Amino acid sequence: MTVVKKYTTFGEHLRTLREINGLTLREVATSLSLDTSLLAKIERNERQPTRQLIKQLADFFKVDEKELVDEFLSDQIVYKILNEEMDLNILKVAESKIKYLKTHNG
Amino acid sequence: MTVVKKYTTFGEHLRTLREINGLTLREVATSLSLDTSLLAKIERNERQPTRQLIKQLADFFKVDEKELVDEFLSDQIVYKILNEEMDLNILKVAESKIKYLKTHNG
DNA sequence: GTCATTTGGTCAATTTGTGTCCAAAAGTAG
DNA sequence: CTACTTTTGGACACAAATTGACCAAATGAC
Repeated sequence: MTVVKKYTTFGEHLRTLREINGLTLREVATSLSLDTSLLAKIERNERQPTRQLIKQLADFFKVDEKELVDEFLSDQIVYKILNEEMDLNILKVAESKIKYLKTHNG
Repeated sequence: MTVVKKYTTFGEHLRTLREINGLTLREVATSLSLDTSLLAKIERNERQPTRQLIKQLADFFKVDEKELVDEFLSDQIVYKILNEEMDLNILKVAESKIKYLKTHNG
């Protein structure tokens, strides 16, 4: 377990990484050949990074790729639940279904 | 708690409801003024029902709307997790984030 | 065989999301 | 205040995904 502030979004984490390294949006964006404005939006969770970009970001900031991917993925679930105003218990139901599917199919 | 086969998808549940009532796709589809083929796809989880349609279906089969909606929503989560090949533990992380967000913001 | 039911492919139309561009806002220092 | 940099945010064209309708093929019942 690395020591990372918990309960943060992918974008916030990205911003923290950038600030820790004392870099500007433009600097990071240029290094990865992407639009400064796009990177800003990703940090604000207004655009979704591609898997490829997450990998590049992990390499750039020298952090574990899987950790970053997992943070991104858990955000996806969070947004889905908040957007559709689901009960939290739906997660339990989903979990049961998945366990069931995993043991009974592939 | 009503007695419903657990670990079923929304579509399978819908099919079961229809069969219990001894109805054909065409009969149900016509009653709700929708394409037979579309209803078939919904039963096979190849098309997503709208919230409005879920309500109509609940009314038609005289089942609890929320129960049907919840089943639909949990499927959504399940598909997302299976499609993106997420670890199951991502659900735990997501749950923590949501609880945190709910107590610290809205 | 006939007839009804179910499945599955195609397609146009809509909806949703992406990345780029540019300008406005906010921040920093002289 | 000015000059400069960084960050934000709107607008847009483009791409990708989803939808519902239509129709034909497959399956099932008899």
